Amino acid sequence: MTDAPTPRRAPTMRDVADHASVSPMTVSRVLHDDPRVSGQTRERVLASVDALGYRRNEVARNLRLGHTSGLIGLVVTNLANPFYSQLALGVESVAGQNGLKVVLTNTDEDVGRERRLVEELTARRVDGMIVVPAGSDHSHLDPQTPGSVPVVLGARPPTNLALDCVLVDDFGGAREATAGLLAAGHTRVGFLGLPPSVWTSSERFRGFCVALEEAGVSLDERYVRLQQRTIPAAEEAARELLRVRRPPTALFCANSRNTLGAYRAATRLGVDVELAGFDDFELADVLGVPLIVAYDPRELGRRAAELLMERMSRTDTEPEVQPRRIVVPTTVVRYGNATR
Amino acid sequence: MTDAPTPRRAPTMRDVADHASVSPMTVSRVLHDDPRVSGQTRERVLASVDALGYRRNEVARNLRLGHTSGLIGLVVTNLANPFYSQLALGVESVAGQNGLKVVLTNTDEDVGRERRLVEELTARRVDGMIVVPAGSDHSHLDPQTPGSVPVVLGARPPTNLALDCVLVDDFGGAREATAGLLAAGHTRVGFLGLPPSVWTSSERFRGFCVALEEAGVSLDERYVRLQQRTIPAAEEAARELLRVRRPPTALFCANSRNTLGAYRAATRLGVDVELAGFDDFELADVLGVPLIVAYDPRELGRRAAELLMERMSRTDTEPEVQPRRIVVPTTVVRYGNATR
DNA sequence: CGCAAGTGAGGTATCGATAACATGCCTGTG
DNA sequence: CACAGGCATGTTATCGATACCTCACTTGCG
Repeated sequence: MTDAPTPRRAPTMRDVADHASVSPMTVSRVLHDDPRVSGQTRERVLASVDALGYRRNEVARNLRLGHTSGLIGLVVTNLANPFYSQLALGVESVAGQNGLKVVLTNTDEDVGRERRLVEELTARRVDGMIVVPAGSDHSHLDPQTPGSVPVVLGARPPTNLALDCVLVDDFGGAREATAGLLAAGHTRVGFLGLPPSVWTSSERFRGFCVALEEAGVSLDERYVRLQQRTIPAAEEAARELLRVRRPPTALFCANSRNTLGAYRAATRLGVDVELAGFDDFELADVLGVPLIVAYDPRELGRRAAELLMERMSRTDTEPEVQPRRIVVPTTVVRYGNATR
Repeated sequence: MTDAPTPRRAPTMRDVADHASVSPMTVSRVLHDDPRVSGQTRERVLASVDALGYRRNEVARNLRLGHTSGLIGLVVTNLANPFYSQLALGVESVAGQNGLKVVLTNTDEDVGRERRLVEELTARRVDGMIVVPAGSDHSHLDPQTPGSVPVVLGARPPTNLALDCVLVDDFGGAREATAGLLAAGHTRVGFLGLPPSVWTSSERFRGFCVALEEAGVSLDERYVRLQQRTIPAAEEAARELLRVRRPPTALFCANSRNTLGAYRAATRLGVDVELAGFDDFELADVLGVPLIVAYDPRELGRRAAELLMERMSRTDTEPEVQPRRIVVPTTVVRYGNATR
């Protein structure tokens, strides 16, 4: 007497219609609160909907209605990095507020994979995409391509394309923090960073160099290391810097992994070196890293999503809008030493 | 002479067919590498595909082919928590390997929101879902419901439902770490945790209590605080514990926020108290927290996704499989004090 | 009492892609 | 020279939902 053991297939509108002895059209009307349905019929249909556990198939619906999937794609390079998961969080929150869902994908910094993912998301007819591009070839993101969807770039600017993007003030933050070190009297300042082929890294390095220049301090290449992607690598690089003949008395670290590596190296070598670093992280205050360039990656995600929403709502008939570039500001935080 | 200024609408298969002067069917065949198409026609079709920038509409395709969207839903309670972003990472990696994409949603621990999200994802016909349930009412996840999709629960077990789930060994980890503190000679051990209404918290607390019992130490409620969800709250609670008349000489912290709060309180009060905590975190070694219950949230995500893949591939005709419960083990890590 | 306006519900075509079936053409062979 | 058979392509129906049009029946008013 109970239900079938395996009620697998999802009931369709036709099932409901049959069950209520009406046409599918009437079911559709009831579900749309169309006033042209009699109260009695409405009741009967709703009862059937309930009895069968019917749920409208959004896929079919969207196909029929025009091309809107209610999904936006998010393509990031490395989800393991808290920066990107925070960014995803920001995107999700704005998308959610707008009734959209986020399809999350990870490229692992692989340009080929990125290309494929963008392709697939487009084929899936997402309503828009936020992409943190892995490389500097952005040809697959060209908004001129026929079936393309609105795209906003995150954290890195477009190359040769008219795309919106949201950036961090990498240059300004690095410059200000470096200036802070110089103002404290340091003249031998080292730099730990990522390869400058990554745009953000290059900007941070540029900020560092400009700060030196403005202070009349010349850049010493022996104090520069640009290849550390992991904490252990950063620690090793910092060790090397701290063991040259006249070692730097301060280090600017271009991201949190380099900061942590430098902190470990300094702690383990028992060397007194002042640190400044890009990216805030939990416990920065406890460790007593004096200068941290802080910003909110969630804000980056939110702004990117907002920009995308705006692009998406724009109809083709409206005048073309110039691509916009939003720069999220950074704050230099001065943490006292927790141990006093 | 150049392309139209706004080449908006995505070209359809019919457009390609017209452009190549063939029927849509032929285009479909070419796209499927069907050998029954002459080389010449194939060339022509491919040229048209290229010329128009055609991309197959996956939505329409999936609708026609049967009910598989190539998407799986991920519903978590709080993406801001690194635990869940790591979990998401694990899910994404396994999904990606299986050609699936992940729709990421956040409930903010709101049961109503969770209900709605599950509903929407189902309506969207995701192929499966991984859910970290916010509350203990799981009625909306009942696999008996007609149109429901396979569900795997993450981090928390199902209530009254036959659902697969992947858990952390909360009990075992807490017990082992607490036992470690007791073995080191502590008899006054405090507990900092979350409200026991959350399953994981209650399990960790249970592990703590069992360890005490096994060591013949009686539980002192004055040493227990179960309401701290943030680092500041945890710090405050720890301060209180450390200022009672005969304060605990060791603290077991049920998650990383409590551990960090306790660490801060201890540092700032200048009190010497031994810490043990659930959840590993960056710098735990540097801080010298002696005992950390570590596990990999990504592994949790991976296992959950694997379980889901298995469920999804199961056809209705195969015999029913008992719901499975996978427990991801924890490791108690002993960090020496970094400063020696 | 007759006809127009109004009301509730069904029929058909469509979104884009595709499986199953159907058709037309060319070649080979008795 | 006619017809069987294979090969390349076109037609039709379908997935689930819905916009638009049509139709049957009721009601109102002159």
